[in-house]
Amino acid sequence: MVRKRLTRDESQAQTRQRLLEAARAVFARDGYRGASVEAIAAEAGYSKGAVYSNFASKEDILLELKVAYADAGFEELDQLVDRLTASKGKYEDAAKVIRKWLETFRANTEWSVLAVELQLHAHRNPDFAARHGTLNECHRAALAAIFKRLFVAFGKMPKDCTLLADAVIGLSLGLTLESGSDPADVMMATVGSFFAAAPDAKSRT
Amino acid sequence: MVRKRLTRDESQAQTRQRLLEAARAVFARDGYRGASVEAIAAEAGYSKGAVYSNFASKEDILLELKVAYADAGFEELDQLVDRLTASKGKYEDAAKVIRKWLETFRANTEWSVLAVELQLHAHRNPDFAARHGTLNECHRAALAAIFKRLFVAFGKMPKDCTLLADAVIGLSLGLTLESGSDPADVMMATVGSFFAAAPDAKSRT
Amino acid sequence: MVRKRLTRDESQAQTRQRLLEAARAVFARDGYRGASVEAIAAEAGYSKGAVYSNFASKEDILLELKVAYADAGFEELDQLVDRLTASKGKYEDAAKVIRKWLETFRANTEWSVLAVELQLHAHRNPDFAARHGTLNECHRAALAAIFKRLFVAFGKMPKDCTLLADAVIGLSLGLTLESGSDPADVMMATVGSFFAAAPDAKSRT
Amino acid sequence: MVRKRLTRDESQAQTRQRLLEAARAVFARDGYRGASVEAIAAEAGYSKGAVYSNFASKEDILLELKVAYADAGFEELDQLVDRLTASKGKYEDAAKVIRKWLETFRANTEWSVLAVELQLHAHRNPDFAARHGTLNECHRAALAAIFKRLFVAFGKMPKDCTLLADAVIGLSLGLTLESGSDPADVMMATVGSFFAAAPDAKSRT
DNA sequence: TATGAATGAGCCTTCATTCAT
DNA sequence: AATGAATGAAGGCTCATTCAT
Repeated sequence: MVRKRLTRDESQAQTRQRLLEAARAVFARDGYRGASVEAIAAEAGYSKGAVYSNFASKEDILLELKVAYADAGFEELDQLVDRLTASKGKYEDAAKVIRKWLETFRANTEWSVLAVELQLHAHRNPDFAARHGTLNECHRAALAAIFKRLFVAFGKMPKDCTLLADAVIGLSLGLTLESGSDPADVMMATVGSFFAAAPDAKSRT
Repeated sequence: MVRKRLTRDESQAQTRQRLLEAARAVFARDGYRGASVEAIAAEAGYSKGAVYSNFASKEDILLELKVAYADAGFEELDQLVDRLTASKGKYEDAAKVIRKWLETFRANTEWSVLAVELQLHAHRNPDFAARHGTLNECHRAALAAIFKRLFVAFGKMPKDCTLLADAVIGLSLGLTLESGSDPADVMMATVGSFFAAAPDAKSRT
Repeated sequence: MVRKRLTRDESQAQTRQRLLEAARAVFARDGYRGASVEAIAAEAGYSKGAVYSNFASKEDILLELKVAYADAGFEELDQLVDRLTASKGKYEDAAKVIRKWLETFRANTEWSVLAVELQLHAHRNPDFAARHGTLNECHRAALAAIFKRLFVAFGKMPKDCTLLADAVIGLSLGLTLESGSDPADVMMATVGSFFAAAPDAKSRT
Repeated sequence: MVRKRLTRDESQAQTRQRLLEAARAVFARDGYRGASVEAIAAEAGYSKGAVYSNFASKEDILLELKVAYADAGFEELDQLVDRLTASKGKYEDAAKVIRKWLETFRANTEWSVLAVELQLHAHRNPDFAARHGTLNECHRAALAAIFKRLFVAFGKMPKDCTLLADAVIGLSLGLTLESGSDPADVMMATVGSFFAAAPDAKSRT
């Protein structure tokens, strides 16, 4: 194992990555406003200056996190549903698998709180919102498509899953702040209800 | 028209009330951290000093708002459902009425964002959360009971509406931050699905 | 002698005055950029916050100083010239009196350096310059008028003393930075030369 | 056209030169304190590192500029006056020529503002001033000599032109900050007045 | 009670300088 | 020689809070 073998670019990339990780943690812990650049730098083991060598501003860090967050997770769900679609089983079995994914996905509470923080900031800063507005749209559409695929595979003929997608996204944000039942329970119950309430496909005979 | 008819206590109560209204608006607009005591006072037409004559600290204002928030709104829904229960109609008609209430309830966006702010603050300040933890519990239970009553009145036999209550509360928070479909649509679709998915009561024949 | 008998307004006015004095000293000593708000506050015996309770920004302090500076000194010169005009003497005697005034006027080096600092800042910040642009014009015109009156009183018929006024103002700024002869000598020599070079009035007989 | 014909030393000298030019521009534009090493490097098309490879510190650059500034301009004036002295003309004609030189000399505003910056810095940093104090003395003496030569050539017998030299240097600095008449007008009027006021040489007959 | 001047800690950002590459 | 990442010390400004009026 050799040390100090990083090129300059690699080294900077590492610093950047560490800062992002730290920022995620600190933003989640203290909120966007409550998080100080100092704290972020310290959490990453650097000095304040290092942050400004890597990001234009505190808000810029949040933006980067947004992008990173956007790329996270949905890929997996997509593939998961692919597999579930192929395997001929009952919806209940599929639900269990999805639930497991959900738990894993939400295991890292940081990301969830960060998502709230992100939305809150966007809600108050149109400029910020504008800079990445389409990302949310994509997620929404993707999630709706996934649900539709899932429902169809299990014998349903849903008209449109956009409302379900919205509900799930909304719950994902809202339940992070709630202290009631297990978020996974609530979300699965919601998805299950939409499934049950959706019209059957075969009845067309 | 007579002036100066307020006693000392009344006058102070008025000041306090005005400050709370202002705080609600400013917290919702700028967030807890982003809201300055100065801004709150100004919004109410007073100076900073008035705030500190009525509240111990900035956090104390938030606390008061939490209490005020707790008392808001559910009373009405309860009575509404009472009436709907009495009138023999279809669920779809009842849904329309509820939807209308929902729209009114959420019309004041300020309360919604404030609720997020409130939960966020509680999420990070256990002390704050502890002092009012039970309030959420009450709401949750009350809402669950309301839904159960509603469902039963329209021929369903739901086991437990706690998950639905959680979903609705979660959506109420989460959809405030989302920019997808109309929140009322999403929430009504969710309630409707839970309703549709709930087992019928008549099957006892 | 009673202490603490100041009303609130008086007290604030005092603070403001002390801060301005301090700012004048610090700006002159360290330059506008080099002067920190902290240093100004400390020099006045207050905290940073006190500065911002009295001025909107660091630049605002400079602006106030500009105004104060504008009011300083010229009144006196005007009256002085009035007296000189009345007393029938030779120009050389008048020159001695003026020179004395000049020395007093420039005795406080701080004001001189501050004037340079002021002009320099205005030179680079059109906004700042615009906010008080007319002040310089007034001074210039006033000074030109004074010189004209003086020259006429001593038997000259100068066409226009604007150039002399400009020269004196320019020298006032420039000599502050120079380390050559005594500024008063240079300025008096300049005024004297303009006087000598001005056409006589009596030649009309 | 051949490239890469520069030796190491030449290349470095070129970098140094470019940096100095850039520094002159940036110091003039933003002031010594306001100029960042980064900005200077960028203006020259290099990175910060290049600056520190060529200069010990930011102040060192200013020092170098001082030296460069010292060498500029007076040579030319000296020669110009030589020629004017030889040509038998009237003072007025000579004045026109000198004025032209003056305009050219001051055309590059950068140098003028830089001179103010330089003097200001020296005024506050005795060390800096000490290291080059004599330079100003030389200039002053040289300029006085030039004026004397000029006046004598046009029939005057001035006692000492040091005060005029001081006035011109002072005006050169001060008028840069002023926004009144054309600096050249003011300076020529001053020189002209000193000329007119100087005693004639021929009266000795 | 309400005012608002003053405090002082803390925040975001800039920048001269260093140093490994 | 030149680069630019990282440092660390300021600096301008904000703001919750205190307190004399």
